Amino acid sequence: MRSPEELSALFRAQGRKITAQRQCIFRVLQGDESHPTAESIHAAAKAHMETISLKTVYQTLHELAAMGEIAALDLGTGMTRFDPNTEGVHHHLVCRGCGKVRDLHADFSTVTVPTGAEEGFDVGDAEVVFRGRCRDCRRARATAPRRAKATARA
Amino acid sequence: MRSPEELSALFRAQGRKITAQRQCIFRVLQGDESHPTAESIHAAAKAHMETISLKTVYQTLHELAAMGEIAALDLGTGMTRFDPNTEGVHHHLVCRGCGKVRDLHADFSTVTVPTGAEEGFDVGDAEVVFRGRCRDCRRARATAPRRAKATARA
DNA sequence: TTGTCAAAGAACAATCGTTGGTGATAGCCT
DNA sequence: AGGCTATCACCAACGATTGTTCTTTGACAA
Repeated sequence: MRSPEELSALFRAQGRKITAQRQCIFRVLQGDESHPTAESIHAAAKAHMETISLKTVYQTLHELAAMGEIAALDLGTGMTRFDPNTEGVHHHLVCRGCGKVRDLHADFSTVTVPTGAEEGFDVGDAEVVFRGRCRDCRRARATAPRRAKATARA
Repeated sequence: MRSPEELSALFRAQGRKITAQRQCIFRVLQGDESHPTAESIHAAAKAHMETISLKTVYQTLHELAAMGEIAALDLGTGMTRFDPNTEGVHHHLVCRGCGKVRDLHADFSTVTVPTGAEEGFDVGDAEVVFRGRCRDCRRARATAPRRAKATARA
Protein backbone atom coordinates (compact mmCIF):
# COMPACT_ATOMS: atom_id res chain seq x y z
CA MET A 1 0.00 0.00 0.00
CA ARG A 2 1.10 3.55 -0.62
CA SER A 3 1.91 5.99 2.13
CA PRO A 4 -0.86 8.12 3.63
CA GLU A 5 0.59 11.12 1.80
CA GLU A 6 0.47 9.38 -1.57
CA LEU A 7 -3.05 8.21 -0.91
CA SER A 8 -4.11 11.72 -0.04
CA ALA A 9 -2.65 12.95 -3.30
CA LEU A 10 -4.47 10.22 -5.19
CA PHE A 11 -7.76 11.04 -3.54
CA ARG A 12 -7.29 14.70 -4.32
CA ALA A 13 -6.46 13.91 -7.94
CA GLN A 14 -9.74 12.05 -8.21
CA GLY A 15 -11.69 14.97 -6.83
CA ARG A 16 -12.23 13.30 -3.47
CA LYS A 17 -11.92 15.31 -0.31
CA ILE A 18 -9.16 14.74 2.19
CA THR A 19 -10.73 14.55 5.59
CA ALA A 20 -9.25 13.90 8.98
CA GLN A 21 -11.17 10.62 9.13
CA ARG A 22 -9.70 9.40 5.87
CA GLN A 23 -6.18 10.30 6.86
CA CYS A 24 -6.75 8.51 10.12
CA ILE A 25 -7.81 5.37 8.25
CA PHE A 26 -4.83 5.64 5.91
CA ARG A 27 -2.53 5.73 8.90
CA VAL A 28 -4.22 2.78 10.57
CA LEU A 29 -3.95 0.74 7.40
CA GLN A 30 -0.32 1.63 6.81
CA GLY A 31 1.89 -1.36 7.47
CA ASP A 32 -0.93 -3.49 8.84
CA GLU A 33 -0.15 -7.07 7.92
CA SER A 34 -2.94 -8.65 9.92
CA HIS A 35 -5.71 -8.58 7.27
CA PRO A 36 -7.96 -6.56 9.54
CA THR A 37 -11.74 -6.57 9.39
CA ALA A 38 -13.73 -3.37 8.99
CA GLU A 39 -14.58 -3.60 12.67
CA SER A 40 -11.00 -3.86 13.84
CA ILE A 41 -9.99 -0.98 11.59
CA HIS A 42 -12.81 1.03 13.07
CA ALA A 43 -11.64 0.19 16.57
CA ALA A 44 -8.07 1.21 15.76
CA ALA A 45 -9.26 4.44 14.15
CA LYS A 46 -11.36 5.29 17.17
CA ALA A 47 -8.24 5.18 19.30
CA HIS A 48 -7.10 8.25 17.37
CA MET A 49 -10.47 9.81 16.64
CA GLU A 50 -13.26 8.99 19.06
CA THR A 51 -16.14 10.08 16.84
CA ILE A 52 -15.35 8.23 13.63
CA SER A 53 -18.25 6.06 12.51
CA LEU A 54 -18.21 2.52 11.23
CA LYS A 55 -19.98 3.63 8.09
CA THR A 56 -17.19 6.01 7.23
CA VAL A 57 -14.67 3.22 7.65
CA TYR A 58 -16.62 0.94 5.31
CA GLN A 59 -16.98 3.72 2.77
CA THR A 60 -13.32 4.61 2.74
CA LEU A 61 -12.25 0.98 2.59
CA HIS A 62 -14.48 0.40 -0.41
CA GLU A 63 -13.08 3.47 -2.11
CA LEU A 64 -9.56 2.25 -1.52
CA ALA A 65 -10.53 -1.17 -2.82
CA ALA A 66 -12.12 0.33 -5.92
CA MET A 67 -8.92 2.27 -6.54
CA GLY A 68 -6.94 -0.93 -6.22
CA GLU A 69 -4.95 0.37 -3.27
CA ILE A 70 -6.08 -2.38 -0.96
CA ALA A 71 -7.74 -5.74 -1.57
CA ALA A 72 -11.07 -6.78 -0.08
CA LEU A 73 -11.01 -10.48 0.70
CA ASP A 74 -13.90 -12.76 1.47
CA LEU A 75 -12.23 -15.82 2.88
CA GLY A 76 -15.32 -17.47 4.27
CA THR A 77 -14.92 -16.29 7.84
CA GLY A 78 -18.14 -14.30 7.68
CA MET A 79 -16.47 -10.92 7.60
CA THR A 80 -14.68 -9.15 4.79
CA ARG A 81 -10.99 -8.71 5.49
CA PHE A 82 -8.81 -6.01 3.99
CA ASP A 83 -5.31 -6.50 2.71
CA PRO A 84 -3.10 -3.45 2.23
CA ASN A 85 -0.51 -5.61 0.50
CA THR A 86 -1.42 -5.59 -3.17
CA GLU A 87 2.06 -5.91 -4.54
CA GLY A 88 2.33 -9.15 -6.44
CA VAL A 89 -0.03 -12.07 -6.49
CA HIS A 90 -0.22 -13.87 -3.22
CA HIS A 91 -2.39 -16.47 -1.63
CA HIS A 92 -3.59 -17.05 1.89
CA LEU A 93 -3.38 -19.33 4.86
CA VAL A 94 -6.59 -19.18 6.88
CA CYS A 95 -6.89 -20.54 10.40
CA ARG A 96 -10.00 -22.64 10.91
CA GLY A 97 -9.93 -21.79 14.59
CA CYS A 98 -9.61 -18.05 14.93
CA GLY A 99 -9.96 -16.88 11.34
CA LYS A 100 -6.47 -15.40 11.32
CA VAL A 101 -5.06 -14.87 7.85
CA ARG A 102 -1.45 -15.01 6.74
CA ASP A 103 -0.09 -14.07 3.36
CA LEU A 104 1.49 -16.81 1.34
CA HIS A 105 3.92 -15.73 -1.30
CA ALA A 106 4.15 -18.60 -3.69
CA ASP A 107 3.86 -19.10 -7.39
CA PHE A 108 0.85 -21.18 -8.31
CA SER A 109 0.84 -20.12 -11.93
CA THR A 110 0.97 -23.79 -12.84
CA VAL A 111 -2.50 -24.12 -11.34
CA THR A 112 -4.77 -23.81 -14.32
CA VAL A 113 -8.07 -25.26 -15.39
CA PRO A 114 -7.49 -28.44 -17.36
CA THR A 115 -8.22 -27.96 -21.04
CA GLY A 116 -11.76 -28.98 -21.83
CA ALA A 117 -13.00 -28.47 -18.30
CA GLU A 118 -13.74 -24.77 -18.64
CA GLU A 119 -17.49 -25.40 -19.00
CA GLY A 120 -17.74 -22.32 -21.16
CA PHE A 121 -16.12 -20.16 -18.53
CA ASP A 122 -13.74 -17.38 -19.41
CA VAL A 123 -11.39 -18.12 -16.55
CA GLY A 124 -9.55 -15.33 -14.79
CA ASP A 125 -7.42 -15.87 -11.72
CA ALA A 126 -6.92 -18.88 -9.57
CA GLU A 127 -6.96 -18.24 -5.90
CA VAL A 128 -5.59 -20.79 -3.54
CA VAL A 129 -6.71 -20.83 0.05
CA PHE A 130 -5.05 -23.21 2.45
CA ARG A 131 -7.03 -24.00 5.56
CA GLY A 132 -5.40 -25.17 8.71
CA ARG A 133 -4.85 -24.34 12.29
CA CYS A 134 -2.44 -21.70 13.48
CA ARG A 135 0.12 -22.20 16.20
CA ASP A 136 -1.97 -20.49 18.85
CA CYS A 137 -5.13 -22.42 18.05
CA ARG A 138 -3.28 -25.73 17.99
CA ARG A 139 -1.90 -24.99 21.43
CA ALA A 140 -5.13 -23.75 22.94
CA ARG A 141 -7.84 -25.99 21.60
CA ALA A 142 -10.09 -24.93 24.47
CA THR A 143 -10.26 -21.33 23.25
CA ALA A 144 -13.51 -20.99 21.39
CA PRO A 145 -13.43 -19.27 18.02
CA ARG A 146 -14.95 -15.84 18.21
CA ARG A 147 -17.51 -15.93 15.48
CA ALA A 148 -16.57 -18.59 12.99
CA LYS A 149 -19.20 -19.92 10.64
CA ALA A 150 -19.25 -23.69 10.36
CA THR A 151 -19.44 -23.69 6.60
CA ALA A 152 -16.96 -25.71 4.62
CA ARG A 153 -15.07 -24.15 1.79
CA ALA A 154 -14.83 -25.25 -1.83
CA MET B 1 -25.21 -37.82 -2.58
CA ARG B 2 -27.15 -40.87 -1.54
CA SER B 3 -30.67 -41.62 -2.70
CA PRO B 4 -33.62 -40.26 -0.74
CA GLU B 5 -34.28 -43.77 0.52
CA GLU B 6 -30.75 -44.21 1.83
CA LEU B 7 -30.89 -40.80 3.47
CA SER B 8 -34.16 -41.67 5.14
CA ALA B 9 -32.58 -44.85 6.49
CA LEU B 10 -29.59 -42.88 7.74
CA PHE B 11 -31.79 -40.32 9.46
CA ARG B 12 -33.79 -43.07 11.07
CA ALA B 13 -30.61 -44.82 12.21
CA GLN B 14 -29.56 -41.61 13.95
CA GLY B 15 -32.88 -41.33 15.71
CA ARG B 16 -34.07 -38.46 13.51
CA LYS B 17 -37.64 -38.44 12.33
CA ILE B 18 -38.57 -38.93 8.71
CA THR B 19 -40.97 -36.20 7.75
CA ALA B 20 -42.62 -35.41 4.46
CA GLN B 21 -40.67 -32.13 4.35
CA ARG B 22 -37.34 -33.87 4.69
CA GLN B 23 -38.15 -36.41 2.03
CA CYS B 24 -39.18 -33.54 -0.19
CA ILE B 25 -35.82 -31.86 0.37
CA PHE B 26 -33.98 -35.12 -0.27
CA ARG B 27 -35.76 -35.43 -3.59
CA VAL B 28 -35.05 -31.83 -4.56
CA LEU B 29 -31.37 -32.26 -3.74
CA GLN B 30 -31.08 -35.55 -5.58
CA GLY B 31 -29.05 -35.09 -8.73
CA ASP B 32 -28.91 -31.32 -8.43
CA GLU B 33 -25.61 -30.20 -9.92
CA SER B 34 -26.28 -26.49 -9.73
CA HIS B 35 -24.91 -25.80 -6.23
CA PRO B 36 -28.24 -24.40 -5.13
CA THR B 37 -28.68 -21.84 -2.39
CA ALA B 38 -30.97 -22.46 0.55
CA GLU B 39 -33.46 -20.12 -1.06
CA SER B 40 -33.56 -21.93 -4.37
CA ILE B 41 -33.90 -25.28 -2.61
CA HIS B 42 -36.76 -23.79 -0.65
CA ALA B 43 -38.41 -22.58 -3.85
CA ALA B 44 -38.02 -25.98 -5.48
CA ALA B 45 -39.38 -27.72 -2.41
CA LYS B 46 -42.38 -25.41 -2.33
CA ALA B 47 -43.30 -26.56 -5.80
CA HIS B 48 -43.98 -29.97 -4.26
CA MET B 49 -45.10 -28.85 -0.82
CA GLU B 50 -46.56 -25.39 -0.58
CA THR B 51 -46.29 -25.01 3.18
CA ILE B 52 -42.66 -25.93 3.75
CA SER B 53 -40.75 -23.23 5.60
CA LEU B 54 -37.35 -21.77 4.85
CA LYS B 55 -36.28 -22.56 8.39
CA THR B 56 -36.95 -26.24 7.87
CA VAL B 57 -34.89 -26.19 4.71
CA TYR B 58 -31.96 -24.58 6.51
CA GLN B 59 -32.24 -27.01 9.37
CA THR B 60 -32.30 -30.07 7.15
CA LEU B 61 -29.46 -28.81 5.00
CA HIS B 62 -27.31 -28.26 8.07
CA GLU B 63 -28.11 -31.72 9.31
CA LEU B 64 -27.14 -33.21 5.97
CA ALA B 65 -23.96 -31.16 6.01
CA ALA B 66 -23.14 -32.28 9.55
CA MET B 67 -23.62 -35.87 8.42
CA GLY B 68 -21.29 -35.25 5.52
CA GLU B 69 -23.95 -36.07 2.95
CA ILE B 70 -23.73 -32.68 1.31
CA ALA B 71 -21.17 -29.88 1.47
CA ALA B 72 -21.92 -26.33 2.53
CA LEU B 73 -19.81 -23.90 0.52
CA ASP B 74 -19.12 -20.26 1.16
CA LEU B 75 -17.70 -19.07 -2.12
CA GLY B 76 -17.96 -15.37 -1.46
CA THR B 77 -21.21 -14.79 -3.32
CA GLY B 78 -22.99 -13.75 -0.16
CA MET B 79 -25.08 -16.87 0.16
CA THR B 80 -24.13 -20.35 1.29
CA ARG B 81 -24.38 -22.82 -1.53
CA PHE B 82 -24.94 -26.54 -1.10
CA ASP B 83 -23.20 -29.25 -3.03
CA PRO B 84 -24.74 -32.73 -3.05
CA ASN B 85 -21.63 -34.07 -4.77
CA THR B 86 -19.24 -35.03 -2.00
CA GLU B 87 -17.54 -37.89 -3.80
CA GLY B 88 -13.90 -37.07 -4.22
CA VAL B 89 -12.11 -33.78 -3.83
CA HIS B 90 -13.15 -31.21 -6.34
CA HIS B 91 -12.71 -27.52 -6.85
CA HIS B 92 -14.93 -24.81 -8.25
CA LEU B 93 -15.39 -22.38 -11.08
CA VAL B 94 -17.30 -19.31 -9.89
CA CYS B 95 -18.85 -16.79 -12.26
CA ARG B 96 -18.13 -13.20 -11.30
CA GLY B 97 -21.29 -12.13 -13.04
CA CYS B 98 -24.14 -14.31 -11.83
CA GLY B 99 -22.49 -16.29 -9.05
CA LYS B 100 -23.05 -19.58 -10.84
CA VAL B 101 -20.82 -22.40 -9.63
CA ARG B 102 -19.50 -25.34 -11.59
CA ASP B 103 -17.62 -28.31 -10.22
CA LEU B 104 -14.09 -28.76 -11.40
CA HIS B 105 -12.69 -32.24 -11.15
CA ALA B 106 -8.96 -31.85 -11.24
CA ASP B 107 -6.04 -33.00 -9.19
CA PHE B 108 -4.28 -30.11 -7.50
CA SER B 109 -2.50 -32.31 -5.00
CA THR B 110 0.75 -30.79 -6.25
CA VAL B 111 -0.41 -27.50 -4.80
CA THR B 112 1.18 -27.40 -1.38
CA VAL B 113 2.55 -24.74 0.89
CA PRO B 114 6.26 -24.26 0.20
CA THR B 115 8.37 -25.65 3.01
CA GLY B 116 9.24 -22.96 5.49
CA ALA B 117 6.28 -20.78 4.61
CA GLU B 118 3.80 -22.46 6.92
CA GLU B 119 4.04 -19.64 9.48
CA GLY B 120 3.35 -22.14 12.22
CA PHE B 121 0.19 -23.35 10.55
CA ASP B 122 -0.86 -26.96 10.60
CA VAL B 123 -2.04 -26.93 7.02
CA GLY B 124 -5.02 -28.98 5.96
CA ASP B 125 -6.55 -28.83 2.53
CA ALA B 126 -5.88 -26.55 -0.36
CA GLU B 127 -8.94 -25.26 -2.10
CA VAL B 128 -8.71 -23.70 -5.48
CA VAL B 129 -11.36 -21.32 -6.70
CA PHE B 130 -11.17 -20.08 -10.25
CA ARG B 131 -13.04 -16.90 -10.95
CA GLY B 132 -14.23 -15.97 -14.37
CA ARG B 133 -17.25 -15.29 -16.42
CA CYS B 134 -19.65 -17.94 -17.62
CA ARG B 135 -20.87 -18.27 -21.18
CA ASP B 136 -24.20 -16.61 -20.44
CA CYS B 137 -22.67 -13.65 -18.65
CA ARG B 138 -20.10 -13.11 -21.37
CA ARG B 139 -22.87 -13.03 -23.94
CA ALA B 140 -25.24 -10.82 -21.98
CA ARG B 141 -23.09 -8.23 -20.32
CA ALA B 142 -26.12 -6.00 -19.92
CA THR B 143 -27.84 -8.45 -17.62
CA ALA B 144 -27.28 -7.18 -14.13
CA PRO B 145 -26.05 -9.68 -11.55
CA ARG B 146 -28.76 -10.56 -9.11
CA ARG B 147 -27.12 -9.90 -5.81
CA ALA B 148 -23.36 -10.23 -6.21
CA LYS B 149 -21.08 -8.69 -3.66
CA ALA B 150 -18.24 -6.67 -5.14
CA THR B 151 -15.59 -8.17 -2.92
CA ALA B 152 -12.48 -9.57 -4.48
CA ARG B 153 -11.30 -12.98 -3.47
CA ALA B 154 -7.89 -13.97 -2.12
C1' DT C 1 -9.62 35.37 4.13
C1' DT C 2 -14.26 34.40 2.95
C1' DG C 3 -18.11 32.50 0.29
C1' DT C 4 -20.00 28.76 -2.02
C1' DC C 5 -21.23 24.09 -3.00
C1' DA C 6 -20.79 19.47 -3.52
C1' DA C 7 -18.48 15.75 -1.12
C1' DA C 8 -18.24 13.42 2.99
C1' DG C 9 -19.41 12.74 7.98
C1' DA C 10 -22.55 11.10 11.94
C1' DA C 11 -26.57 9.03 13.50
C1' DC C 12 -30.27 6.15 12.61
C1' DA C 13 -32.60 2.50 10.78
C1' DA C 14 -33.10 -0.76 7.10
C1' DT C 15 -31.47 -4.71 4.43
C1' DC C 16 -29.93 -9.54 3.53
C1' DG C 17 -29.00 -14.20 4.69
C1' DT C 18 -29.52 -16.84 8.51
C1' DT C 19 -30.87 -18.49 13.12
C1' DG C 20 -33.21 -18.57 17.86
C1' DG C 21 -37.58 -18.59 20.29
C1' DT C 22 -42.46 -20.46 20.54
C1' DG C 23 -46.67 -23.18 20.95
C1' DA C 24 -48.67 -26.80 17.89
C1' DT C 25 -48.20 -31.07 15.30
C1' DA C 26 -46.49 -35.38 13.90
C1' DG C 27 -43.13 -39.45 14.09
C1' DC C 28 -41.66 -43.40 16.37
C1' DC C 29 -41.41 -46.83 20.18
C1' DT C 30 -43.74 -49.65 23.64
C1' DA D 1 -53.49 -46.39 21.43
C1' DG D 2 -50.36 -43.50 24.57
C1' DG D 3 -46.65 -40.80 25.43
C1' DC D 4 -42.29 -38.81 24.76
C1' DT D 5 -39.96 -35.56 21.72
C1' DA D 6 -38.33 -34.23 17.53
C1' DT D 7 -39.88 -31.35 14.14
C1' DC D 8 -42.90 -27.90 12.19
C1' DA D 9 -44.45 -23.02 10.89
C1' DC D 10 -44.48 -18.61 12.37
C1' DC D 11 -42.30 -14.59 14.20
C1' DA D 12 -38.64 -11.83 15.49
C1' DA D 13 -33.92 -11.52 16.38
C1' DC D 14 -28.97 -11.58 14.95
C1' DG D 15 -24.39 -9.75 12.74
C1' DA D 16 -22.36 -7.60 8.84
C1' DT D 17 -23.14 -4.19 5.73
C1' DT D 18 -25.57 -0.41 3.41
C1' DG D 19 -29.20 3.30 2.52
C1' DT D 20 -31.09 7.77 4.21
C1' DT D 21 -31.02 12.18 6.00
C1' DC D 22 -29.37 16.01 7.73
C1' DT D 23 -25.17 18.52 9.01
C1' DT D 24 -20.40 19.55 8.54
C1' DT D 25 -16.31 20.46 6.06
C1' DG D 26 -12.71 20.51 2.36
C1' DA D 27 -11.47 22.71 -1.96
C1' DC D 28 -11.38 26.22 -5.03
C1' DA D 29 -12.44 30.97 -6.71
C1' DA D 30 -13.13 35.69 -5.64
